[in-house]
Amino acid sequence: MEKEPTIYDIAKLLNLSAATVSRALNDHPGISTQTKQLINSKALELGYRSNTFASNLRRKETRTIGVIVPRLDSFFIATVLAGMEKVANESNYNLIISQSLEQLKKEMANAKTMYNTRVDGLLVSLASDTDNLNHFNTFFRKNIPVMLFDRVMEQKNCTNIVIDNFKAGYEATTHLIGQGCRRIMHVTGNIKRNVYSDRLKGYRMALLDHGLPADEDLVKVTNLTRQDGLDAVETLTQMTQVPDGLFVASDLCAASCVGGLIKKGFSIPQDVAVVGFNDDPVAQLVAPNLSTVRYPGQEMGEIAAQSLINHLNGRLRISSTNTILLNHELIVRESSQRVPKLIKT
Amino acid sequence: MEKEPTIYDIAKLLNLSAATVSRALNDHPGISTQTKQLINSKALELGYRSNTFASNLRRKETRTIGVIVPRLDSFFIATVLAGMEKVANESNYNLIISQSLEQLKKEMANAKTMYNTRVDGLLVSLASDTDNLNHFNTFFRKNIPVMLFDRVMEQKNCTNIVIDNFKAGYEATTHLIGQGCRRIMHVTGNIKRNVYSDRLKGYRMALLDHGLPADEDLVKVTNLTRQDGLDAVETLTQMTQVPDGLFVASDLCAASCVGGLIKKGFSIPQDVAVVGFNDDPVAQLVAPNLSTVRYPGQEMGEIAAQSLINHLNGRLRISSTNTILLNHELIVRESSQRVPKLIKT
DNA sequence: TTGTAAGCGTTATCAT
DNA sequence: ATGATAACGCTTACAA
Repeated sequence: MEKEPTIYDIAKLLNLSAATVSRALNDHPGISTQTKQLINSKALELGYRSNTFASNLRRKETRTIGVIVPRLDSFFIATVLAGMEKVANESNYNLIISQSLEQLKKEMANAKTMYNTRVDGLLVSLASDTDNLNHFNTFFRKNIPVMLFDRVMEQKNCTNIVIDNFKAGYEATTHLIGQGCRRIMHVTGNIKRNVYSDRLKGYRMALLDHGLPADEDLVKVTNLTRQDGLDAVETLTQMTQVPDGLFVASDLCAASCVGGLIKKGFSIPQDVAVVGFNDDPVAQLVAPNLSTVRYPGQEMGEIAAQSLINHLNGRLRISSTNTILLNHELIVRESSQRVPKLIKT
Repeated sequence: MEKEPTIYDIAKLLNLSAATVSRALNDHPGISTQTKQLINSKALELGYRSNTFASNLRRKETRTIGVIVPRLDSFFIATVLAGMEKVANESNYNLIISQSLEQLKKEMANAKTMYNTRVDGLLVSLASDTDNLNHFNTFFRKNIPVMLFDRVMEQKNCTNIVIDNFKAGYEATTHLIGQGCRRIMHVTGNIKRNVYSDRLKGYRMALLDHGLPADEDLVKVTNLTRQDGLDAVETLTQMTQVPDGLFVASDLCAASCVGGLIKKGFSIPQDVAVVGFNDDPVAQLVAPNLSTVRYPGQEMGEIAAQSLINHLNGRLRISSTNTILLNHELIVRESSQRVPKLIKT
């Protein structure tokens, strides 16, 4: 390992002080353009790279953002991370990513690691069984910003970045009702999480508003896996009054339901109209194409990262925007469209 | 921001030297168990956390691994990252992840950032148009280990972690031939990349070995998007001699092909038997279920990270294992199974 | 516009 | 078994 050149080396070679070199490299206004050029070219020549540790040690900031997600192997999460990475990169921040695997315990461990790594801020989507934010107290105490996205929890210390899951659930259900469904089943995830409980509330409110009974047997709380989808179909088909609509809180699971229903001889959307959630790529790959709620993952990631960075730069007071609400969109495709669409000419 | 306690604070409070405290916290053998306990409990009491920058500055290592991937919003990549994250976390390494968006230019920029961040090592899956590794020369020169996974390039400086794409392509094609296919189309990605060129070679070799003609019109190089799948179907159906087999180098695209074919009235696998690649979740969500090649993403991530960490710890000489080959597995499902499987009793 | 010098928190080396 | 001290490379008052 050859020796790394430092600002002292550059300084010595140019008969300048290290301070001047440091300033020049940081584009400090009070350094003449001439010496700046001189220093920059010499730096290039030596293959100089700034030592982040020395710099961080001195500055007491890390330019690193911690991200904790429930899992990495989900398309939605990947999209969010892509957005975060893009923004962070543009602003010269690094991302440190870890997954909680849906467990509070692991989430606590991750938070601790992030704390010790001294991240400048934290972006978190909560594990499915997290029911308090005490493990972020160390951050709150030090005023290190923590922002929650997608799976959030109301808390005065945190900015939340979400879509209006209640409204989305309401719209999806209302759409099914509009297609003539009178008995709509809802398959969802752990209702500790806002994303699921809010969609459920929206579903219930829609039923209520349209004078449909709220049969509790029609609500199935699961882990939204492929198997859960097949199980839900089993439940559905064995009901005395078979549902004619199905609202599933995730596309992967919804796709699985569609497969199961078709295998059992149901036709979709005639017998059962189905709406999923997320607009996962799978929605357009299954037949019939899945109606769903589009969920701007990339944008959510970008906004989360940008908000955090703005906050770190003091450009935005966190308290002024405690919740950022992104738009969603109901996408009606074949799986729920009983009246054929008009064909464009 | 309250002041962070340092080893000096602990030292002063216990009437010890900072050196002793440092050693105790690092579990140095030459410190009495008694003082170690004393120091540890005091550290806990003060909420002390080690300052990584000071430590890194002194030690000249970062315990950070850089990862460059073509894109984050792919299920396969997400799986790989999950594996890497797991291993890195267990060994107290941090991951810094960035995406090249399939562009050499962005990959170069990422490499530069990683270099300036002084990552201890690099894990890279190449962008689709990368045709040389010159942008990693800075790493090679400093003997910073660079490992390539999945999309690799032969190079004496790098360890490669791959599956046998040639064999996988050969097996997939041979399977189709075994199902009676005589005219097999192959839809693949940029053949600059080993993953695609090797699968193509395997495809060709299989045709050759079974005495089938290698019609170049049957090979379609695309970006493997959903649209590319539909386009491929268009090409296929307009051929004078319509193919009876289809081998697609990615499940997402394959699923799209299946959808397109069915829409055009083909039955699968009777008219066209289809095999995809990757065992993406979509493979089991489309009807008919997609035959595919299982590709151990999580495992690949774990092995890549572990190998790199082993190398960094001097536990493994990089030159001794220049290529790590992981197992793959042809999964036969409905989309290519013409003879019905025997039913287990 | 540039220089001087102190200090960020650790760890390694040499002493004791 | 513990202590004193000098780096590590950078930034930033303060001075010139």
